[in-house]
Amino acid sequence: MAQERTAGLKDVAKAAGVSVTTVSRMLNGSLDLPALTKQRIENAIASLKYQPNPHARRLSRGRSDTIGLVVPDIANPFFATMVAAVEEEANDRGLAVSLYATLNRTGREVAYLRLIEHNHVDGLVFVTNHPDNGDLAALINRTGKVIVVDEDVPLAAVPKLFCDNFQGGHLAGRHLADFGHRHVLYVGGPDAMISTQRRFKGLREGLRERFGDSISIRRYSGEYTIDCGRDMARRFLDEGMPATAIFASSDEIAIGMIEVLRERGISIPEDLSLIGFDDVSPLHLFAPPLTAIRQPVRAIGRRALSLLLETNWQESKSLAIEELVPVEIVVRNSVAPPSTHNKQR
Amino acid sequence: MAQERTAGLKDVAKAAGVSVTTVSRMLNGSLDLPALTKQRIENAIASLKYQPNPHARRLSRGRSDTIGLVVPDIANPFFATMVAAVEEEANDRGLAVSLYATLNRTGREVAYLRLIEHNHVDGLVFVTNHPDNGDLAALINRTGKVIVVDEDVPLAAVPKLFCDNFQGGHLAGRHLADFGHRHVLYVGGPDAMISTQRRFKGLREGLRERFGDSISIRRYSGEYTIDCGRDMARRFLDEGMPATAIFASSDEIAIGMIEVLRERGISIPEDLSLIGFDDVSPLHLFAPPLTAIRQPVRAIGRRALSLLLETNWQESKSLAIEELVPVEIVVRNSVAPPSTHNKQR
DNA sequence: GAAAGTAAGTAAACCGCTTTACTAAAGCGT
DNA sequence: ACGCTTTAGTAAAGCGGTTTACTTACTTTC
Repeated sequence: MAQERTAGLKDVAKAAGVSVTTVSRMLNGSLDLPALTKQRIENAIASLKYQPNPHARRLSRGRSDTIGLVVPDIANPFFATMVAAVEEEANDRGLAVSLYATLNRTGREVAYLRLIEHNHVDGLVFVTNHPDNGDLAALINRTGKVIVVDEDVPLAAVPKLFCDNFQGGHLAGRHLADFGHRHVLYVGGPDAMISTQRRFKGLREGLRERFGDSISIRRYSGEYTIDCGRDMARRFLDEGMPATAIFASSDEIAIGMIEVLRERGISIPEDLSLIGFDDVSPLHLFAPPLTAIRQPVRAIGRRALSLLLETNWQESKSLAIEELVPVEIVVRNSVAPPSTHNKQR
Repeated sequence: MAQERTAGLKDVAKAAGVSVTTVSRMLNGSLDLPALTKQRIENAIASLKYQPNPHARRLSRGRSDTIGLVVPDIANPFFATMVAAVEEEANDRGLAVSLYATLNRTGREVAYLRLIEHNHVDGLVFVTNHPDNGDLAALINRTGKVIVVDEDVPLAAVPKLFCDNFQGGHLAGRHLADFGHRHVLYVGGPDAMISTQRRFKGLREGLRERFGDSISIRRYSGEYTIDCGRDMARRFLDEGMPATAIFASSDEIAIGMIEVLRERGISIPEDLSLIGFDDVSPLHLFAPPLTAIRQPVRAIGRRALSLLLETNWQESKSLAIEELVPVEIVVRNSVAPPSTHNKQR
């Protein structure tokens, strides 16, 4: 436990009988030396157990070899999975990850974005979860080196990576249509979010393709939380169950709804069909196993990092790119034909 | 996007007509100045939007105001929740968090532990998941400033923070006993881990208190994974279901077991009772809702950080402390009296 | 055998902040 | 009017690397 100050470049240089420059340059590959000298230096490094001081290096080089990862809430399984994927990819590339949770507070988002300006981190994978009034976008455009993931920050001119929300909605719509549902409730997150918008459009399209205009879609908006799911389920019941199927726009919303529906004795899928979105929770063990649109969360996380590193931040053309990752439907057992004793509309 | 080099201390000093020392010392509170000078400096800081360069500061101060968090797998909801709690607490204290996933590879664990030696991080919250042959402990003792959480590293002489595993096992045992179970299968993680050991002892104690020696406990050991849960369930079936109740030592094990048991048409709790451990997954929505011992994961995470910061790392007395956090039982619906058509033993 | 290369390094400035040790000037007590 | 304190600062040496520009000795080449 005695803090014997760790060996520095100087010590290595002395031990090897060369200058610091030589060691440093050899280590950084900007100088190649005769085998003998090289050997001496390597021996010195090994015997002194030298490891470069990261702070000094960062100060000198002006970069940190660290990327920042900003997410609303790490405990949420969706973000947790994404964090894991980003960390994994970063690790593979020799980068460290600094983790920041915003808990959806704009103040924190702003603070974390500023990290880039002082080279605290070399770039940011940024996931937000709530509408932006333009401030965030402005800051992002000013700082650069940000990848916006999962949910849009509309005016930000940086690469963006989303799952194919429209396709997801479409798959859900088609699946419900296949079972004969024309009266569907869509429970989304905040209306301003593209995920909510696009999934809705996809859903509508999916139903229309089968039934044309003889469909009715109700739309509730809220947040991507369990609480909100509960509220929406109560509202749905209070309004007399005006649909034969529900498309819940996240695992959390679905979970909250199931809780309440179950309490009230509504059985799925006999009385009501339900389809979810995300599929990162163990939905297959639920009662009933929940059919859902699955987001390839890990792939998104890994891709986010590679986008961050591979983007040419000089060329503005390459910046305003929106990349969509396809989703799939995982059919389980929560969708059945519409119940007949269900009063519609 | 134009990288106009950010203002440094020097610029502030010039603008305020004082020396860098003065500004620095004022900022660090080691000098108090007459209101007028102070004002000038503050104005300069504001108008130049000065923010200290963290790398320079870290190099100079020899610390990083960053703590490292090492966990086996971030995507696992248990660790994800812990990560969230640690991050939150760290943020409250003005510290950054560097996140490292080991995926249970010792090499990585070692690499991350070394981060401390070079002040890369000021301390480490360390969660491992597999037995240690002594190497890890040695390294931990050498580097210091590590808090071992959730699972022990036996020879490490640092503060440790676990949930009260014995108590958890005991609660489970008593609960099963209350329903009349005397023949119980315990499915743990690796035998070498204290979690597995202590939970087993608690279970045994809980059953014994009720039934004395007329009990039989089978014990399977594996890993805390879904896959292992599946395997153990198959083994249990292959062996002819030699118990009326199962105590599964993690959410993952329980999930894996449920999957297989359900496939084979075993119904819980009619045919077989099941009780889990952790309770961070949405077990209440499972079929049936799963009774489980709940770990206060967030509390553990927060406490880990406060231990890290509050420990006096000089006094070796304060180091070898093991702190236990109480757990609770969450009774749902997966335990019932033993089925009669279940062949025991 | 002189000019031009090349191999094998090196000195010193710099990154931006912290901190120790020191000074100049003003106050103030007698 | 002199020494002593206090106030209000400052110069300069780090922290531990990176990097640019340069030197010195040894080969070639013609």
